Amino acid sequence: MPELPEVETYARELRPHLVGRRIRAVTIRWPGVVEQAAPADFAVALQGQQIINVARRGKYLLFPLQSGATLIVHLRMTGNLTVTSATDAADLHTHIVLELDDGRALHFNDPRKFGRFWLTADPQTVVGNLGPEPLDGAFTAQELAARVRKRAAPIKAVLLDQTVVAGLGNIYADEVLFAARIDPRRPANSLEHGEVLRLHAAIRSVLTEAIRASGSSLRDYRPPLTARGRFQEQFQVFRRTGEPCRRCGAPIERIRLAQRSTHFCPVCQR
DNA sequence: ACCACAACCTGGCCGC
DNA sequence: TGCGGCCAGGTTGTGG
Repeated sequence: MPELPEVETYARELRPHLVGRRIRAVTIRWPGVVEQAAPADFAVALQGQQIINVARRGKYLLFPLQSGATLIVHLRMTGNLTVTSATDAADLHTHIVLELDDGRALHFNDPRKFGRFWLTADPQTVVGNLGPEPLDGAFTAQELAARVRKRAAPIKAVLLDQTVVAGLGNIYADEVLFAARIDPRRPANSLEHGEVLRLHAAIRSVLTEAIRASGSSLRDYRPPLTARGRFQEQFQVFRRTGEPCRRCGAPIERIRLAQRSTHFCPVCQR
């Protein structure tokens, strides 16, 4: 479900509730969530730990702990984290419960069971393959150009590759390509210099605006505190098949690309 | 290096 | 109502 803006919203909203809290107890209701470690070892290592920060890298949430280890969470398609009051019971799809020392709990909820938890001394073993953070000052148009130049695949597929740039998913890849006015089917290495500059600017502006709107709420995503993300109200192409392009009026088209639904304006995006 | 496809899972929606 | 088919914001692995 969540892409960079949604995960960033989670980090910002969870941070004030979790930093400084100690994990009093760990309940694993569906062990498939836990990667790398045996679930029992995971629970034991987590218990009693104080959370010292809530951070984000790409679409991953990172919770550095006092022990020096880091709890890492990926929500995948339908994963969800909620700070609940003590009386809130786990429901059918609550797979992990972390009881906190203030009487509340952090619930991980995921109907599709795709989301994953890691507990590791070295976060690089989990997030080490990610490409640059698109909103970091170090992510320049030159760096994007160097990465895009090496790939012959359609630019949409390349934007979805987390080792190229971290954090774009199906929504924001489509929205970014519309903003840059680039046809999603274009071979990445065919982009001209000016187009790469537009793409770089579009990645940063679309993601920044989406974070400002607390992300996009379609079906499942719901920020922990904010009622809903609002960026879906600003979609230019995503799930607007057949509706008029807001720029030129032509009907938005939908195709299948890289096994994903892809939405674009056939007139504005060349 | 790239692509197609399957797998991981469940639920919502649509048409019949 | 019920059922089959299709779709879904992600990632990983296999095989060609």
